[in-house]
Amino acid sequence: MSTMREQIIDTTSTLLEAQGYHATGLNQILAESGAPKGSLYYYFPQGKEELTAAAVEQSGKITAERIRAGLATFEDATEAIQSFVHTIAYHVEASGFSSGGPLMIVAMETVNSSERLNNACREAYGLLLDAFQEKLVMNGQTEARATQLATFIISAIEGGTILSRVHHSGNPLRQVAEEIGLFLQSVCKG
Amino acid sequence: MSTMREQIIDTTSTLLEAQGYHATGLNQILAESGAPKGSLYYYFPQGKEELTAAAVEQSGKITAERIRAGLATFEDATEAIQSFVHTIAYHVEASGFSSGGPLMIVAMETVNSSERLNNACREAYGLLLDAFQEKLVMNGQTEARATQLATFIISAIEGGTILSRVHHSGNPLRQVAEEIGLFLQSVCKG
DNA sequence: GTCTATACGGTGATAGAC
DNA sequence: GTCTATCACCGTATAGAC
Repeated sequence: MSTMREQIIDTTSTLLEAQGYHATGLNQILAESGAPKGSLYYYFPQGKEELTAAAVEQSGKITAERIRAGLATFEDATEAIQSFVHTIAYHVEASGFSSGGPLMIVAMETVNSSERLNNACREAYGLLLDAFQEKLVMNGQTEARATQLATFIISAIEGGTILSRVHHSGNPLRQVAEEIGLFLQSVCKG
Repeated sequence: MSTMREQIIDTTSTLLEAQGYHATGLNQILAESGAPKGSLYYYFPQGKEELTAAAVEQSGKITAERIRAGLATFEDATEAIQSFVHTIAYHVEASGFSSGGPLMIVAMETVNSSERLNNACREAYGLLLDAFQEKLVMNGQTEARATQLATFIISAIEGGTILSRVHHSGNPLRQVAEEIGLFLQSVCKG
């Protein structure tokens, strides 16, 4: 349908990812997306908050899809997840350390100031968790165990992404990938 | 010395922690610290950036100290670290999910916009890493191995903190604590 | 060292013509 | 659906009296 609406969301995602929520102005979004201010409020009557919620929601779905696709390249969950984290390390470097979509930074910036965005982020993280959890269940873990493992894995990835961005290097994420591999190996044996 | 300067830094740390860098205004810092605007620019001639750098620097030192103190309560590194992460989970809940000092959010918000703050955050993370690394070396790990393990542990904690804040629950961090415990147990055996 | 007043830019948002 | 003009507000920063 309206490609303008999607263009606005995509530009918003990119800017949020690189700058964060409060540093990203509507004017900048308008300028970079080529959209007129009039139509932004036509598509998103509730302004910045609604637009950001849409960006987070879309980002959650896309990221979950990428996780599923990435994990599908190996049958073994340990191999698949370790390899996937290495892929993230590469992408963080390739993107100039902008990395991982708007989710993490929007989540941090808005936990205490917007219930709507907090909910959007919580649901998005839920989608990511499901993607990892499924793979672990397919490899023989119980649902409950897989959920806890997925929480741990996502935590390590998010934290590793922060360190990689701060250090302007994919290495922290690569170290995380190695350790997650070791960990899953020992877990899947036992 | 000047207690006013420290008061300003402390207030800044608290606000940064809860709201982030771009959402925290100088006016708010002044109002809550009781400091006059005139004296803010007297103590921090370079304004917000300098003040934030000071807050991050102080927060790094204090947090590293807390880590050392926390890890000292158990001789065994695995027990010590697992217990410490549980403590963090408790603090995140008790603080109304404000958690962990200004470091993580300032790091995320300013990676691409301020070299000075990026450096301050990198150094602060270095201090935290040292604190974990030492404990692991004391428990028989090689320096290199301990460094990589510490990177992994910090990553998991930072990521777990995000999830705990987003979910308004200490549980994600508690799950991280459990898995880190399992992991270190298997690592320290082999 | 501290206080007040102020400058100037950018913010999100709205109104109304087209 | 789109564009322009304009709004009130808040951000950081500065100047100058005290």
